[in-house]
Formats: sequence, C-alpha cells, structure tokens
Amino acid sequence: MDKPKTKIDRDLYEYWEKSGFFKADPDSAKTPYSLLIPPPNVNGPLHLGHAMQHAILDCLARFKRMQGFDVLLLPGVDHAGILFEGTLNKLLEKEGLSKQKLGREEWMKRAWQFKDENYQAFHDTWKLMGLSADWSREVFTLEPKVQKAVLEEFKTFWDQDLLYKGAYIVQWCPKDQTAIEDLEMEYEERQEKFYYIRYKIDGSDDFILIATARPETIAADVAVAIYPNHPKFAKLIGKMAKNPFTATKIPIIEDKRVEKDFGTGALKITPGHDLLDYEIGKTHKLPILHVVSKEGHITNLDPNLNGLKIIEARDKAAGILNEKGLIEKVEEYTHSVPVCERCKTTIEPLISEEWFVKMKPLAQKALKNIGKICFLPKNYHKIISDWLKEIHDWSISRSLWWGHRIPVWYCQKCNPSHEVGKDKDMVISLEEPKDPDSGELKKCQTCRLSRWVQDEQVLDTWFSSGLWPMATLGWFTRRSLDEGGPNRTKELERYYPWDFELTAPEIKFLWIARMIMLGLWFMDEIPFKNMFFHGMLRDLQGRKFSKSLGNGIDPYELVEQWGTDAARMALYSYSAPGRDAKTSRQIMDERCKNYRNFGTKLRNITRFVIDLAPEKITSSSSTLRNDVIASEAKQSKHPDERSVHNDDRIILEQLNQTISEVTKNIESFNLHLATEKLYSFIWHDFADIYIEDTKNRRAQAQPTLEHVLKTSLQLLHPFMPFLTEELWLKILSSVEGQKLPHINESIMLSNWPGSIDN
RNA sequence: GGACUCCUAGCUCAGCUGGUUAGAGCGCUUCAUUUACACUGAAGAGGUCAGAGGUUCGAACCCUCUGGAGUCCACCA
Repeated sequence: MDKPKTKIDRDLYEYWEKSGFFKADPDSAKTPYSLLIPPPNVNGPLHLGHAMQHAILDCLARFKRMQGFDVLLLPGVDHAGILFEGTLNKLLEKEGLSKQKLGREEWMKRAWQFKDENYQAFHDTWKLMGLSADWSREVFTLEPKVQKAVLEEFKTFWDQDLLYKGAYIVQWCPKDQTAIEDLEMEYEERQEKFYYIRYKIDGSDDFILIATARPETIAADVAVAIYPNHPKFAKLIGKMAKNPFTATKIPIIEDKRVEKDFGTGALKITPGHDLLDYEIGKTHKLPILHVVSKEGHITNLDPNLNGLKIIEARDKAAGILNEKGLIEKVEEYTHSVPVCERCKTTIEPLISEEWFVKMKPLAQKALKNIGKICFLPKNYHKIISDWLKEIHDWSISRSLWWGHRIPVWYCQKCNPSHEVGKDKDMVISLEEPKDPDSGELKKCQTCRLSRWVQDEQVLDTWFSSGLWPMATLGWFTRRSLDEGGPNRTKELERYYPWDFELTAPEIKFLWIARMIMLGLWFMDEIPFKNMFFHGMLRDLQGRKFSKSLGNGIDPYELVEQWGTDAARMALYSYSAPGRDAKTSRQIMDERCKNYRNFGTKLRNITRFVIDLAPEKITSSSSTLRNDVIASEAKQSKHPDERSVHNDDRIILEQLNQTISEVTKNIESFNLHLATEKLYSFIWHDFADIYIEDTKNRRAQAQPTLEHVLKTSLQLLHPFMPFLTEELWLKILSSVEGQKLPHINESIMLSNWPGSIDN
C-alpha cells in the first residue's frame, strides 16, 4: 500500500530535478545562501545520523529557496583514507586476498570499484530522502579539482616553511601499517601486570628499582631517569645502571618530567617506543634504539625475543627476568591503553619518517577570528578555541594507498634516501615533474637526469577534507600554479564563506577546526558563518550506534515503512542543537508512525477542502488559482473582508502566528520547534477546531479553508517536501482539471508566506 | 587531572533572554461508532521539573553545594 506512494515521491523528485529547481545560479541577482553537505565517508552505507544531517540541510535549503535566495546546497563524498582502506582490506581478507597479494595497481582497481558501489548507494539514499542538492556541482575528494587544491595547499605550506619531514616518534598502528595522529586514537581500560624490576648499578651490588608495564622493550632502554633530588636514588646520579637484558651501561639521570609518586619514582627511558621517553631522551641527548618493528614484532636488538609478538614477548621477558632474580614484585593494575580508533589494535609508539605541518601560526590566526563564526550550541566556540590554544604539529603522512599521494618527487640518483629541503633534489608536483617550456621531463639540477620517484605515502584524509569549503568551489582550479591567474572562481567569490555547515561533534577537531584554520589561512576569511553541531543519536543504553554492536537503525528501512516525509519529521524531532538523544527502532517507528498519521490527516484535510468543496464556489476557485500562481508572500491576503466570521478571524490569526513562529524557528535552526508548531496548528487548530466549526457554514468559509490549507502546505514543505508538493499540485490540477504538473507551478517556486500586517 | 553537557509524566523528549493552573508524542483510562479522516474525534488520569541551600515580588530556567548519567581533552612508566 505504501508502494504507490514511494512511486509518486520518485516521480516528484525526478520532476524537480529535471526542472532544474535544485541548481544554484552564480549569475543570479538573488542573494546567495550556501549550505555545504558534510561529505560522508565512502566506506559504508549512510546511517541515521547522515539522514538527520540531510534532513536538516534540505529543510534549510528549501526554506531559503522559497524565501527568494539563490541557494547552493553542495553535495560531495569523502574518500576516507584509513577508514576506507581498513574496510576494503577486511573485505579482501574474506576472499583470501590482501594488499600485498594484489599489488598496488590491482588493489587500486578494487578500491575504485568498491568506492563506486558505495557511491551509487549514497545517491539512491539521497534522492530517497528528497535532498535538493545541486548535483551538477557534486565533488569527490579524490577528483582532479580537489587534487589541485591539495597541491596548492601543500606547496604553499612548503614555501612558507610550515612543512617538514623527518624521523620522529609517532603513534603507529601495526594493523593498518601507518602512523596515525592522537585524535585517531582512543583508550581502552585494561588490566595488565606492573613489573618492579631491579636494574643493577655498575660496579656495586646495589640496584635501582623500576616499575614498568613493558618489560619487552628493556633492550631499547638507554637510561634510567629519576625525578630531581629523589631521596632514595639521588645518590646514584652520575653512576651507571646496567640494562638487564643487554648488560649495556646506561646512565642514571634526573628529569623533572618523571613523577615522584608514580611507580618507584624511577623510570626506564626507551626513547624509541615511548613519547615521554623520547622527549626526555632528546633533552639528555640519548641514543634511540628500536626493539619493536612496524609490524609489531620484537627486532633483533633483543636476540632472546626476536620475532615475537608484543604480548608473547612480554611474558617471555618477564620469565627471563624472573630467572635472573631481577623481578622484585608484580602487581595487577588497570590502565588505559591507546588503541587505533578504527581497528582497535594497540598502538605502538615508534620512530618513523613522516611529514608534519607546523600548526601554531594557523591556530593563532584561527583564534583571532573564530569569534566571527556563530556556533550552535555556542559553547563549541570555547571547546574549539581551547583545543587551538594547545595545538601541536599535524602529522599528515599516512602509509596507505588510498588517498592523495604526497606530491613530492625525488631524484632517484641524487636523492635515494628521499631527503627533503630547499637544496635537495626534489620537486613538488602532482604528475611526474615536467619542464613547463619544453613539456619534457624535468632534469635534476645535480645529475641532469630525469628519473623521478614519487613519495610513497599519502596525505591524511583531513588534509584534503580541511579544504572542503574552498576546494568544492573551485579553489585553484582556474589556473595552473605557474600561471598566476585569478585563483578565485566566481563560485568562490559568491558562496564563500558558507552560510551554513553542520556536523556531528565527534569530528570537531579533525574536521571543523581544520577547516577554520585552513580557510582563514588561505582565504583570509572564516569558512562558514553558522556552524551547527547536532546531537548524537544513541541506543537506549546510551551507546553509540555502530556496526560492531549491531544496534544500528537503517534509515532506508524507516523510509520504506513510513515514507520519507514521516521519517524526516521524526528526525527533526531529534534535531535540537547539541542534544544527544536515546532512541531505538521501536521509538523511531512510533515517531514515524505518528508523522505518517499526520500526513494522512493532511491528505484528508485536502480531500475535505478541495475534493469536497461546495459546488457553488467553483467561481472562487479562479481566485485561489491566481492566488496560488502569483503567490506573493505578502499577498496571502485574506479573502473577502466583508464576510469575516469570528472563527475565520481566529484561524487567520493563528495562521499568522504560526507563520512568524515557524519562520523564526527555522531561521534560528530550531527545526524541532518549527515542526511542533506546525503539527499542532494543522492538526488541532485547523482540523479539529476550525474545520469542524465551519461545517454548518461551509460555503462562506471555503476561501479561508483554501487559504489556510495552501499556506500550511507551504510552511510544511521544507520538512515534508513530497506530500506537500503532491497536494499542492493536486490543488492546482483540481482547479483546472489538469493531471500533470506544469513547470513553474511547483510549491518549491512559491514564495514563503509572510504574516499579514494588521 | 582539565573542560563541557545532561537529570522535567510509565517511555522518548520540548520548554527562547526567569512571569499567570509545567508541554508534546507514544503508552494508559472513559466515552463517541463511520464522520474529510479509526492512520479518527471528545474527555481524562499521570510531574514537590535529581536533592539541598541561595538570589528575586516571582525560578524547571540564575548562583553555590551534593548525588547520579554521559561526552571531550590530557595522562597513566
């Protein structure tokens, strides 16, 4: 029974799209209003959160269009580097395949295939939701347009000395085989053993007691550090301790970063595998040893543990120490262990060659200007500012295949170790570097050969996503970089900064803060005027929806069962800015059902008002039609002043109040309040009271009935686009007896109702 | 350790800058019985707005404290 309705929705969508109603027009004389769709990650299907985002964006877009703005609702998709690669590799694993087995070329083929599948699914869902986006401007983050923007970003950073490459300690995910940044980690509470180990003092029977959770890394210990003036250990300063595994002499040093009350107050220093140790090692100019490989195995630095996985090595190391009588005691303790946010693998801090961006100057500029952005809820201003104040350098390289490959080429002969610097044999370029004049391959200035190899790594996803507000509008696509032509497209001039952007709070730093910094840095202007953080939908126990928990709610199923409009309305009821909400399939069904019923009510109202109109007022229908077509907002004039019944006056007053309240609430992004008002006005004020009261004076009330109905449809259209359009066209065709909609009669083109000035 | 948010009817949630008897949906009770609409209508029960104190003529809303739930950031040798 719902099938034909879905069919009508699809037809309507096609009608809108073909008529070009979704398209922005940069040449228009209208005031622009721009909304940027946060690009969903192309690694999996859209979920309820996406559906809510799309419902909100679409509502605002439709509202602004009706208000007479030139609306740009720009869609796009993110390649989602590490996330996508992880998902695909898991799929390949099931087929018995892997990255290594396939090789880069074949793997990339599969990757693009997988991307296309998801992409198609996105489009289906978007259209099903009624998203009125300008499809002609859709952007994918790996397309040439974005590549050029990314190149520009990279090159500019390089020229400004904000970019560096080097071997530093990083958070390494052994499963994904790449460095990740702090924001991509989370912590898991684990119960582990805490070993108290004796490090012998060289040339004495004395020892220094050290507490550690990682005995397997002892071979890479290069010092023992105590906090300054430790009452028990201070006398040992200047002496050497002996590494329990390698018997190497290691110095005992003082450093105030050691906590006196943690463990024994003495810390083993392993600069190769711990962030704090790395810092302390740097200060004291200690060597760096590697005992954990990028695969998460012990290296040959420790012959006893060589090749073992971390966990195995830990037990064995403890065993060996125990045999040597070096373990004083073992405690059980719980602490949080950093894991990869994506694959939950334990992170191994280790030294790796990576690229970094110096963020201080960008953050400072952002801090100066962040006040120009209107955040909803407004406390996000503080949250993001606080983070910006504490910013550290951004590690932007990832050892993946899926993403923007770092646009740096090294001379194979002169720069085999891929060193980086103004005086090194390297070139920044998307393609194999060419000479701009001859078009031939560029020659290395040292060896005059043209054998270039590109950097193996790709850029962090957010390096490109951070440019989203600019790249989508053609930032730096108008000129090649060497030409110096205008870098601002018409679109960029017109639609940047964006009027509205929204997102889930979980990517406020990864994405939003980056966009703010990059936008200000490159455009000298904030990227968006209104930044809306919606709440997170959670299950009834307050957990996030996730595939692994299997507690997700498929928006597609809701739409199938209750219709798009009903599903949208249910989502608006959860859209209060920044408010998390608990829900379940059952609760979503209840709400959807309620709004499905509301839709039916509206359908019945229309049947009553239009289909069952009294015969004698056929003549007034032409008035209605003119009214509808002209539809000047201010012209929602009220019908026939002379015969105003008191009930008419009341309903028109209520209508007026509804208009101003709904308008105000949409403008302040309180969609949940707008829908609530419309619901109670249409159902209770209009249907239950007014319509009932007009039954004994139907003919007299008919013009008011039609007027209120028509205006209600308009007010409701941004929220329930399909039903309102269907009924709107029905009203028109009932007047002229036509069946098919004529262009320019869509409710989308009607003007937003204004309240009548009394 | 630092920051933020929340606790309102059985359930899920609204309640703008403090202002008359605190709202919605679902659920519940009673009635109406084919009405444009049963995907309905009418009537109703149900809340000392987490607790305590304070400011105020007046507090669900502002301040302080306590309790509970959750999120984020930092850290856990």
